[in-house]
Amino acid sequence: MTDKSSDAGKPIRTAITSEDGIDFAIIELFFFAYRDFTSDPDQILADYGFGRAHHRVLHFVNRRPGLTVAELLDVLKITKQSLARVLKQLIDTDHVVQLQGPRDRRQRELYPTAKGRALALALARPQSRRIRAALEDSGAAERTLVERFLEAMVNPELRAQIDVGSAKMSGKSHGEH
Amino acid sequence: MTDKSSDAGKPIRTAITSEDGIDFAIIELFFFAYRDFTSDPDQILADYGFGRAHHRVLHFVNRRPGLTVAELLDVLKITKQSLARVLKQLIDTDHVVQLQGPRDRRQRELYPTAKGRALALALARPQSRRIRAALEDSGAAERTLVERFLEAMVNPELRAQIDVGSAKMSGKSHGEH
DNA sequence: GAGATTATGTCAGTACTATTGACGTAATTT
DNA sequence: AAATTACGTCAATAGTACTGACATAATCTC
Repeated sequence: MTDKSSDAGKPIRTAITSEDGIDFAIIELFFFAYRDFTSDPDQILADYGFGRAHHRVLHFVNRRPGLTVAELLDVLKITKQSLARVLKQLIDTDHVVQLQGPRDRRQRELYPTAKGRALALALARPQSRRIRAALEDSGAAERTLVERFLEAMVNPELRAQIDVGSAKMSGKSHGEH
Repeated sequence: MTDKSSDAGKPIRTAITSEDGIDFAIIELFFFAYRDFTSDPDQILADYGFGRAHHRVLHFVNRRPGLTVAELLDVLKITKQSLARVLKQLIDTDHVVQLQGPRDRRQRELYPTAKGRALALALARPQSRRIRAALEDSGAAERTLVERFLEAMVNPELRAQIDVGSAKMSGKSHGEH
């Protein structure tokens, strides 16, 4: 700002760079990578009249069968009103079933059906293929490094919910790290 | 339960695993990581009445000052109708200015103002901090590995648009397609 | 047992981002 | 002169999210 008041609306012609110590490279790569990563299942979902929200629900119901509605809301960090529409559609189309909780009959445990399991796999397949391709020349060490990086990008409070190892959340002590 | 025809809607009680050769660990980590990564700027954007779309436009206008509307549409992969509202708001609030293209007067070159530059930096700061924290114990080699992984996750056709290195896209040496 | 709390469902209204399709205008190309 | 291109805009629709309010049944607490 060499001028005082007149350059408020002046165009800046120089590109922003890593000057300010900001990691634009990874910020941008993350955007492109995630966009393309989600575009694969989006194609399939369109055939069912589903969207990404359905994918996420289906994913977690398959990863943690028997989780309750409240647990699902907590994992997804959305409101029950947002979940309602999506979950209802998945139930109506026989991808997910609800069972009354055995201990607490107010709870609804969510389980995939064979149909829901199959769709979850179909949606995950191209994503997994993409990951495999991206890691194709890499060994186990590189893979672990990518996993650690992604995990470290998650808010610390939420890391407990994730379990890279075995997808079992039923209160097991699976100490991988 | 062990019926054949009637178990179409039966609950599957076992968790999906990496059995089928599907990389659920990274699929899930990518979801959580990206969600939290975008949540940082979302907080700031809310103060301006902006959303993520504004962030993306602001980001690329700062990264490639002088890019045209068509180029921006191509990078973002959205329609001009989607861009219109967002871009108009950024222009109306003096974050972005349009200049008539020097060679082709139909074109509108987009530039950030000082205000737009400042906001772009403010939005990128927490994201960059998060990345730095995630890589804190890592060296340059690990950083490069993460960059390579993310780049490999992007659709090959689009990798040309990205430039990890220096963020300079100023040379309009691009073939027009 | 009465009352409070919890788990879930649902209705209504709103916001943001995206889409397709159509049409208009000015500038450039053929 | 005609066609094409770059951009802008109007209208309608979809998908995902939000807040707030209210209902019901089950469980917990005193």
